Amino acid sequence: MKKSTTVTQAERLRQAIRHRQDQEKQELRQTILTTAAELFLEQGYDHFSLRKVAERIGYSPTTIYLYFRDKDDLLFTVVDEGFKRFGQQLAAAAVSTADPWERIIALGRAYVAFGLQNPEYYQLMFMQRADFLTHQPEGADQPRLATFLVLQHALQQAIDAGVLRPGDAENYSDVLWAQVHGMVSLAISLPAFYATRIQRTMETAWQMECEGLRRQ
Amino acid sequence: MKKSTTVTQAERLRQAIRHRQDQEKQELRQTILTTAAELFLEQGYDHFSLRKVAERIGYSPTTIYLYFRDKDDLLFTVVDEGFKRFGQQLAAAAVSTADPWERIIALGRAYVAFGLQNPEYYQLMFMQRADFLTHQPEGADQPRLATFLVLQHALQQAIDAGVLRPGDAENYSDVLWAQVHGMVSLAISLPAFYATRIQRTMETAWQMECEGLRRQ
DNA sequence: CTGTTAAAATAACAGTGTTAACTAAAGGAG
DNA sequence: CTCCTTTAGTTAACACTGTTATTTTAACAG
Repeated sequence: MKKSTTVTQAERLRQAIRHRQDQEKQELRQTILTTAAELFLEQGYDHFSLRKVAERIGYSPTTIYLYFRDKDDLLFTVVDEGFKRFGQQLAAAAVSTADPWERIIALGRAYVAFGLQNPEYYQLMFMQRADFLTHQPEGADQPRLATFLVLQHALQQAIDAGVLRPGDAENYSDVLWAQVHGMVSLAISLPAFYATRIQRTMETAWQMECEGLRRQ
Repeated sequence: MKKSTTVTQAERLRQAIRHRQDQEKQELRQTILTTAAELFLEQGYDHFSLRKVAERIGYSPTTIYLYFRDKDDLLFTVVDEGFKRFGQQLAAAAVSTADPWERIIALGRAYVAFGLQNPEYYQLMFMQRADFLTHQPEGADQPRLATFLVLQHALQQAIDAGVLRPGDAENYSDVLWAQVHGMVSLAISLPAFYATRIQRTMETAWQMECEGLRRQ
């Protein structure tokens, strides 16, 4: 009896120790991650380096390799945060209205808004390292690309509701995605595309889509 | 008399020598340039390096600095070739038909075709180093961005001809440019956008533009 | 033949990502 | 408490990168 309780005590201690150690590991990992994100947002993709991250957190450069496979792994984990936020904002837009057509417009606006408000993330996700798009994160079951299926779903709903002309939702989705992605990436790249101009572009694009997609 | 002729002879020789030297300089510059383009197309932006170029042409790395200011300068000069070809193909599409509406469609097709046929160049010009877009080349009088004014001109012509609804050509141009740029860059980035899918996307997009822009 | 000029090469610097080997400290077992 | 094992972290090193200052080399000019 006594022996079995002491054994469980020892086991509990062991477990508690492991728990604390794991927590500490997770904490340092998180510190690396947030510092990396900070540095990336500050200095951009080209001037982002592991050694700078290491210096800022006060560890040797090689320590990072105890928590991330390599630079790409760290960077991808950083950008994963961007994907999450993007997905949340799109999802929020999708439920913001019950009207199928309004939902599509809301999604488009949310897409462009994210791109313009997080240009560094957007650039990394879609322009500099577009391979991240197809790269599936470790734990998750679905590839990052699935984030953008909300648009396709919204289009399917609109088709089913008879709001849009009959057609392939994926096909419609591709067209709209290309439209918003094009607007965002041009706006990010070209200073000429200042706020009011991109705004006008959006309005005209929505109107065109309206004419081209909506059932008359 | 005699003295003056000998003087002119010497001057001629001097000039001839300078001419040959200049030619040799230009030749080596061209060799660097073509080798750089070759290596860039082979290995891509990330694995492109001055030292590899130097090794391939059999000169020391620092020699390149006698012909180009720095890596960016070389790379930009390489990409300039891409801009020229792009401009030519767009110009060719613009004169391929007399019909204003057909011209717009032809420009769109030419744009996408260039992007899909020269993905490395397109990626460098618009995705990895979009700053090149606004960067004006040394000798030229107009910035590289002017390459894409042909689309705006075509739209203005179509508006003037009464083929399109009255509106701002720049605004229309922005929408169409974003559409084709979005299609190309998504197609380049995502293996999922295989040839037939991008083809379908284009057709639907043209149709939408047709409905949205054309005068009914 | 000598002095000048320009091209090219060497050496070096300050960075980069990454790997192998080593140190030090903490946990577990006797 | 001591010995052993594990492991987090560091140091040293490698193979690169772009770039600058210095030095060699060779061709031309007088």
